[in-house]
Amino acid sequence: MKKITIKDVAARAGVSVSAVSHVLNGYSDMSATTVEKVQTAAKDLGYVANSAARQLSSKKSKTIALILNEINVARGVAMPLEIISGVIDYLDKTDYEFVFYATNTEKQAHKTLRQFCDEHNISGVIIQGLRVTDPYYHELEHFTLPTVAIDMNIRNKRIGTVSIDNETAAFEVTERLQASGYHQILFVNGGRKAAVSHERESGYRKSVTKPSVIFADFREQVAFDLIFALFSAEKKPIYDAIFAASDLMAIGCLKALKKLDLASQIAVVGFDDITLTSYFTPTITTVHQDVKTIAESAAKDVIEHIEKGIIKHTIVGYEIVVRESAAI
Amino acid sequence: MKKITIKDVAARAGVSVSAVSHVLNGYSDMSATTVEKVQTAAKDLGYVANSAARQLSSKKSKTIALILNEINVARGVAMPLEIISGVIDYLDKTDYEFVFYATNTEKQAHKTLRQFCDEHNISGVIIQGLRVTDPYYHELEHFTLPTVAIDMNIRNKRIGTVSIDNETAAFEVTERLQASGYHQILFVNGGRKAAVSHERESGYRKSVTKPSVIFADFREQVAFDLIFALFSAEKKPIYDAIFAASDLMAIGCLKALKKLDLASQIAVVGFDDITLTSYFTPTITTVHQDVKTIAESAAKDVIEHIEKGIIKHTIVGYEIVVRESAAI
DNA sequence: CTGAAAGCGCTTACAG
DNA sequence: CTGAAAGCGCTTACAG
Repeated sequence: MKKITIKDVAARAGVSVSAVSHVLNGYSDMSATTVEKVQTAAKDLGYVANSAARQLSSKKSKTIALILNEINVARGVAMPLEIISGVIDYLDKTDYEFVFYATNTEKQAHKTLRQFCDEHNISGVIIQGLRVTDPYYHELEHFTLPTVAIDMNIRNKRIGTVSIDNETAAFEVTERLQASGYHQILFVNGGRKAAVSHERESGYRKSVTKPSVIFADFREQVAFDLIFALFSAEKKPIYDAIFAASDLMAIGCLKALKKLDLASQIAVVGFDDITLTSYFTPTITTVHQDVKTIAESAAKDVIEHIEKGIIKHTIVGYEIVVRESAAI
Repeated sequence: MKKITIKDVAARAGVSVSAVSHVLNGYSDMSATTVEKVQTAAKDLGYVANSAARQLSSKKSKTIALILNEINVARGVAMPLEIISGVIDYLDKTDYEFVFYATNTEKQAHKTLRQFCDEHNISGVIIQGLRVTDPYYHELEHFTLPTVAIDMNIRNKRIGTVSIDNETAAFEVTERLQASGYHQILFVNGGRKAAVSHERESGYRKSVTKPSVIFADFREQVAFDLIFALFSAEKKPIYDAIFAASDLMAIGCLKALKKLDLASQIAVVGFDDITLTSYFTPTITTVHQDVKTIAESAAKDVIEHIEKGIIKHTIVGYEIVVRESAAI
């Protein structure tokens, strides 16, 4: 089964290769008969242009790279998948191609972002999951290709961003906890390598007078251990509520509290609204962010950057979802 | 920031373009000094070969396409993500490129698999999630490119396959239920469009004498409704156990049973071992399949097909994980 | 409105 | 061991 090329189409239509190219790329100055002949020939043959050849010959490629860092750190967190499908769904409506690239710290050391983009003729990138210590994070500070970063803050005016307003969301959660009578709120943060952690903590700090922050590395088990140790200590902690920077850590906290039979006394709030939150017992009060919308906005924004040079900083709405773990 | 090409490397190294190409592609018949010069020049310039050009000029491309159908049907099911990272992890150790393509019934109607592969110079494909009614499913019956299908049965000797032994696993679960004293087992199947459902049901049927099968379309809510209706009917059903063909449906069943306060009396077993199973109350007894291993095997097998012409039908091990919902 | 021709950045026989 | 040249399948000025 030989691949069929533009020459085959030209031969069957009885026109030149350039005529075929013109027609298929929608140039308007073609006679109706030529258009007709080319289109039926292409259809009969099931012709599809070879993308490598098209990229090579054409100056401007039309491909957006979605670059996700460390996609499989935590089981049960489907965020990468939602980003992927959000971006794909948006790009499907355009004539941009989608390319997916999963990276990690090691790969970043082998090949720069720039190199990757040159290699694959990338015209725009959407990137997520970088920690401030990652090589690409630094590279982005001087990066010139149209780029949109999800959930990240880059010191580079030319990088677009999309995320919810993490600080305000965290502030609002903390305020509502206090309005509901909780005044000793422990903040369980992940770590400060992720921009979002920093912002969430900052929102919390803006609301309370005497902040207490501990770090659980975004891991359920670490959160469990920390909370279990804290609440089983001889000197009981004063906290009446826990606000965790991620749902998985909130689950860790709740498991510890359940084991100590304290789950009904301490309010727990998570962040992200992963699927688990509504299946866990108790169901978990959390901040819902619509990842699909975030991803689609990112796709929309890179294309706008590419085509119109507009750099956007998009804030997507969030929603506090009240469930059993905290009535706020 | 101009892209740097092979010419730039040649110029800087003071050799011809072909010499650069030879060195960078590891041809052995180059003088040590040339190799040296080329390598430092390439390194200094941060040169990476343009993949489009490479693909065009070279006969054989080295890219594997992972094609996933309907990736975002069910929240909480991270299987597509595990397949993606399994395939990527394996390919990273080879010199094959990874290309990801998410499809659905509509896209399949617009562009054939063959067209997609020609367009992108694909040398091998890994495919998952097709239903027997999908256009690509039919196309695969006469497909000639090296292909490995995950969890699918294609009537085409040339298509490799990877999956667990679904029939045996289902048989074993049913046997163990009976050995544990459950003799009225209801099988909640998804639908027969997926090969796995068919096999799982068949394993169940091999074990029981009087099979009872209902269909819940792989959906939690449908399973819930069905079970709730069944067990709240005037005439109580005789079932003492439910075996669902997917964990999500098992959860739907358990939610219905919990609502009717029957969860402790009826054993429930799921299938797949998604993350939710260990967080739900009760935790769910299920058949664990190691998706990562399945994905890696698929990658390994396509490459073996491409390079040695060997077509494999790989069976990956499964494990019955006993949790609270059924002590078997 | 249409075609011949150059060129995109590589790889690969082929000479030497 | 090394280089000149053809060619991969397209697109895009450029003539006409």
